[in-house]
Amino acid sequence: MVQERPPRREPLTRTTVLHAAVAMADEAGTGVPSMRNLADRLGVKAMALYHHFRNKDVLLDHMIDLVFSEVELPPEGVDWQVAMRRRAVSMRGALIRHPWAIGLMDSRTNPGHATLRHHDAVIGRLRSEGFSIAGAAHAFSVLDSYIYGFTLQELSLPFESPAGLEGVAGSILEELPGDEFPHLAEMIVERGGRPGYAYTEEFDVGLDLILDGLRRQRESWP
Amino acid sequence: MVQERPPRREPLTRTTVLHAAVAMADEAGTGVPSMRNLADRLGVKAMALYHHFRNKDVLLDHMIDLVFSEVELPPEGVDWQVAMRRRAVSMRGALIRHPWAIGLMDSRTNPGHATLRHHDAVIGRLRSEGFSIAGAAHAFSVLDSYIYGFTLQELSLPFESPAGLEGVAGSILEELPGDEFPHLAEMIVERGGRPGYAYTEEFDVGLDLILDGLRRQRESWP
DNA sequence: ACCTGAACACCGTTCAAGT
DNA sequence: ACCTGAACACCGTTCAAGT
Repeated sequence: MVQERPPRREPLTRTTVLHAAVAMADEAGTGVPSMRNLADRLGVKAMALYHHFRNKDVLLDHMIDLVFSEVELPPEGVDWQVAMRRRAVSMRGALIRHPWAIGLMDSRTNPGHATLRHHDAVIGRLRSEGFSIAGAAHAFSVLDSYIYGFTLQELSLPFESPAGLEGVAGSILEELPGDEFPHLAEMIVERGGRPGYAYTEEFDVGLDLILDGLRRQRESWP
Repeated sequence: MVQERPPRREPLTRTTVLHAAVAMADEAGTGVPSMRNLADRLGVKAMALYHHFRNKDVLLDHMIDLVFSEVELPPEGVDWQVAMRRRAVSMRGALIRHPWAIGLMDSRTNPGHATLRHHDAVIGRLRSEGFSIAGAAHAFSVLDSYIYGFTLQELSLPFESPAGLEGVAGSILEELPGDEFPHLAEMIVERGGRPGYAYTEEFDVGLDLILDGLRRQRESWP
């Protein structure tokens, strides 16, 4: 009795695998899928994936690069501070849409093409606006540090960020020896229960402070 | 024939387990040990650990709290900007000494005692220097975002931070289509090969910019 | 009170083999 | 060219049992 062949899928491609991996990670909200679960979703055995990516680490490299490919480059035809703000807001958006990405950042070692183009565009725009090489390096460093750090805290909701105190206001206040941490308690009470977009407000405050500082210092860097 | 008893260790305590976990994580440089490897190191089977920590997640919570316990609180008797700088430098130091910690930040949900005391002290100091509640929240948010983000980039050496370009100057320049990313190439050439303490310099530049911005804005926040 | 053996349901990855 | 079976060396965690 001849066994009928299972319906033959389209053969996998790098791109199919990559997009499925990103989609699964986004859905899970936190953490990247296992090779075995990813394979299941693609109707294939885990080992098939190794035909397209040498190992999981290079898959992760490509996932990160895909996140960077979604970030808006500094737009032309507007003031440089506006351009930098737009880039920063877009970057935060991408990191929030793909909450698994920021945790991977500190273990990636091979920047992809979209990542390089992104960096090149930001540096290029700063240089064309009168920032020296050192100045552009400083500006890039402080902006990206702020964006990554803010998002890192935003994603670890319950606390960690004053803007996020609402989330745990209740539960923390209960356990908190109110008189041991009076300033924390006060801040939770005063700023608790604010609407969710408080994060965006808070992000803008710091971003404006930094952009203003960069404007002041721009000429001072050799 | 009576089997001789194996030499009986001191019984484990929460503290022994916790310190061994941190030590192993520090040595590994990256990533936290598995429960099984941690148990081996303590001369015990993995399941014994669950007698002291309900699961790995609460062990991780305590490890993070231990990192915070090493961070200097804003010192008394100095200008507030100096105090904030000392706290920031100390925080970066702790995160660099325990490079596994920053990657855990975005998945922790239960701040420990040392963490709460740290936050309370920072907020308290800002309040006593004339920052309003909103102002203290803004200051805390922008400072911690910067510290975390800078360290995150510093720990993902090869690139990601302009200050870290040296690390890969060579290898990247080779593969890089030099004319596709001219500004990146220029920055790598000009700033490549700088000594390792360049990170500390870079950290200070951004920190000063932010502290100066906070001084200017202090009165403006309701 | 403190620890363990055995088991369960997972991982990433290799290698030789199948179509 | 593309995929798989079987295997290896791992994970975290449970449960009932041992001393």
